[in-house]
Amino acid sequence: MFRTSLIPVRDSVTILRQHGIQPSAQRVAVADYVLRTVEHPSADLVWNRVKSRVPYISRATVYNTLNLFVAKGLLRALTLAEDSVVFDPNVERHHHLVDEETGAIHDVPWDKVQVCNIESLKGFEIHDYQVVMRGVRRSARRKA
Amino acid sequence: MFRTSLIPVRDSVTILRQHGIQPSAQRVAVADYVLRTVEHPSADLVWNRVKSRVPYISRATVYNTLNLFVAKGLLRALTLAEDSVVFDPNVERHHHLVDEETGAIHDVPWDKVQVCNIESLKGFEIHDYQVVMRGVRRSARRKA
DNA sequence: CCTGTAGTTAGACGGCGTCCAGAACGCGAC
DNA sequence: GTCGCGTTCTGGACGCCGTCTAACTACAGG
Repeated sequence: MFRTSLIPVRDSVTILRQHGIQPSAQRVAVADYVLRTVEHPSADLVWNRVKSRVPYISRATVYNTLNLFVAKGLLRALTLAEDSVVFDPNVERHHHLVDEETGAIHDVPWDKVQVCNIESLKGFEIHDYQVVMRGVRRSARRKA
Repeated sequence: MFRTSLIPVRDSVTILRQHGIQPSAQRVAVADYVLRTVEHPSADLVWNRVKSRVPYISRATVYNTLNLFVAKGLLRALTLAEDSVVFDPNVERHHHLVDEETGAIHDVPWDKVQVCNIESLKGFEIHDYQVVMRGVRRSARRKA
């Protein structure tokens, strides 16, 4: 499910160190999952995924760790769906597409879409922006 | 009590009727506020604003009413800020700018920003999209 | 070893939104 | 008018999400 331990523990440790994070067992376990997923998981989903490998990890630790990763620039926290914050290991600029049927979030590469005139906004200094799209898979039409 | 009764009750009643909503006193009270605000209020803020004029209105009614208005197309529900859903009486296409200092949300007219190539997305049918910007007021720089 | 600091833990807590069962209301029929 | 019924409203309970707290643990440095 998420990798039976063949590959990446060492990598996660290195990544954490590079970002000035002490690599405890719990943090490595969270990193091993969340830095490699494309699920855009909520915090509780991260907890469940990680628990399947490290059953003794506590919910508070997962929340702490995720917030730490966000603060250190390893993750981005997104507030797109109606229910909860989700995490995205892709920290490059990109857009998002929300599947209205499943709620799944997909990354859209930055250069797939162009935005013009954005600098021209009256009294504001824009630090960040993205296009948020909502739609459904083509030919995956099912009952509403 | 609410409204020294000079202006818009009639308007809200008419709008509700036009959208197939029975105009009860509570619904009119909510409409009088929420259809005219630019605050992008959360549900609880709506409750507080309306309570100041109709003290006996209950929280559940405000939530029900807001959801009804969204279902009937009078409002849009936005999930932009990290804390809660907010409501926007502007149901035309437009973009949003979030003030990172205050959390305030501003509407940005649709034609202020252009988005290109959006139709070209692989297997998806895009129903809706918008640009979400984050920034601060120019020359309103204060301590981070 | 000993000690201190950083990390982890379980549970309590608070806020947001929904659900429920009952009460109140509004409106048409008589 | 008043009766009856469907709609709306109410307040409280509930559940989920995220944070906080206080105690416990692990680990590095001396």
